[in-house]
Amino acid sequence: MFGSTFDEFCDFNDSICSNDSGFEKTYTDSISTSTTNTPTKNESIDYGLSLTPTKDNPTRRRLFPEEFEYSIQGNFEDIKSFNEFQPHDNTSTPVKKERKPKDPNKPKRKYSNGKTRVTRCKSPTQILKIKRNRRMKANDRERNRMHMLNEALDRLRCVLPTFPEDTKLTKIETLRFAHNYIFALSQTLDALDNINSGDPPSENSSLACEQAYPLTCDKMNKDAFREIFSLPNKIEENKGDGSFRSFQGFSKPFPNGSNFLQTSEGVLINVGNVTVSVNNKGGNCITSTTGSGFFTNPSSYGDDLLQESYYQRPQPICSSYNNNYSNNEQYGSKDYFNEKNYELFKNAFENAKNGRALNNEFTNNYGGCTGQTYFYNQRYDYSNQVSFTQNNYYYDERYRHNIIYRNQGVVNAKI
DNA sequence: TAGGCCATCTGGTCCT
DNA sequence: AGGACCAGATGGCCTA
Repeated sequence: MFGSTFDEFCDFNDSICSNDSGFEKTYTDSISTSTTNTPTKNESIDYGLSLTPTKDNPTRRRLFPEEFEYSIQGNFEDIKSFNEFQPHDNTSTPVKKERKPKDPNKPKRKYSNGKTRVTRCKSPTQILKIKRNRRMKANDRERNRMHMLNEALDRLRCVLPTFPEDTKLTKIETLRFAHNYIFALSQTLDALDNINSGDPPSENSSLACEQAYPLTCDKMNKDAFREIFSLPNKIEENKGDGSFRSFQGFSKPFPNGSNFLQTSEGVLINVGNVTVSVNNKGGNCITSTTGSGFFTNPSSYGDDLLQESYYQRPQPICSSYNNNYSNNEQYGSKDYFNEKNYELFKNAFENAKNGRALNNEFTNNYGGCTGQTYFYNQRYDYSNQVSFTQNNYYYDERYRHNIIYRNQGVVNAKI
């Protein structure tokens, strides 16, 4: 049907395609008369990589199974001709299987050089081919780049506390969640440093040791997770000079006005509507001000058997800010308790408590940048599209936390 | 049906 | 020249 070389493929393109390029379009056009470059609902092509959730598969697709490999590595020798290309390949772009062996008897092309060199004239068709080739390569690179970005996001999702199996955080939710989650843990470590050293929290850390506050624990569910970690902070104050003062992280402090409380059993750190509690005996919690939360078991439940029975308990073991959830049987049921999440939190907080790095399958090699400082309540000012300038963020020394020395061993480990 | 989310294409810019 | 990055445009799918 079509030639086996890329040039022949281009000739085919010339005959049936518009000047716009793209293998998807070309292939789609080759099998239908559709003029759109995106497969329509009835014409969709299954390349073996499900890109969108369907009715049959409501779960948001996982873009990159581990065995997924990109077929395009930059050279057109890799691109299949059409008669070689089959749907269900991992990539939507045709890939050539093997390079055509060179004929040793074929005379080499001769080029002139120096002043006598003659620039080969390119016909409009050849110019179009060249442009089309560049465009297709650029499209492949861009597609590949976005795939890698999505893969990185998927990896990030995998190390965040997960939700029920039928949901998947969107991209923006993933980033917000990760930001808040890391910050919550770094706050926990900050507090633990103070406890272990026996010193009260330093003033410039904005953590003031105050009166006792009841530990709050409850079962975590999907909505609570979203509420806690994924919703953007809406509490902002226009300072009148075009900049914004953001109260992210401290929108709902404890009654004493502080975001930190030390109790006889541990510490509580409030981060926005998230409260992280770390019990001296274990039993660490992440809770929301709505009364939802997640807890890890106290270390006194040391062996596996007791742990198992512990997180199957039908009722929450801790009181909550209010009783909206604590008296609700469903939030105490195992259906709302994900063992995997439990282990994630447990390990993260246990290691946070112990101040040591995790060394397991989730450990990554992303190191902190020594000397850099993290400002957690910075705000992007969309009004003038200038980012990371001090004028556009709420800048306050109290909220300045150097997390580098902590996260290299702990935060980076499991999160 | 509108809106959200997403993948892809595309052209521009910057850098090597 | 070519690659990386970015943002706008477009269209498909799903959900409320």
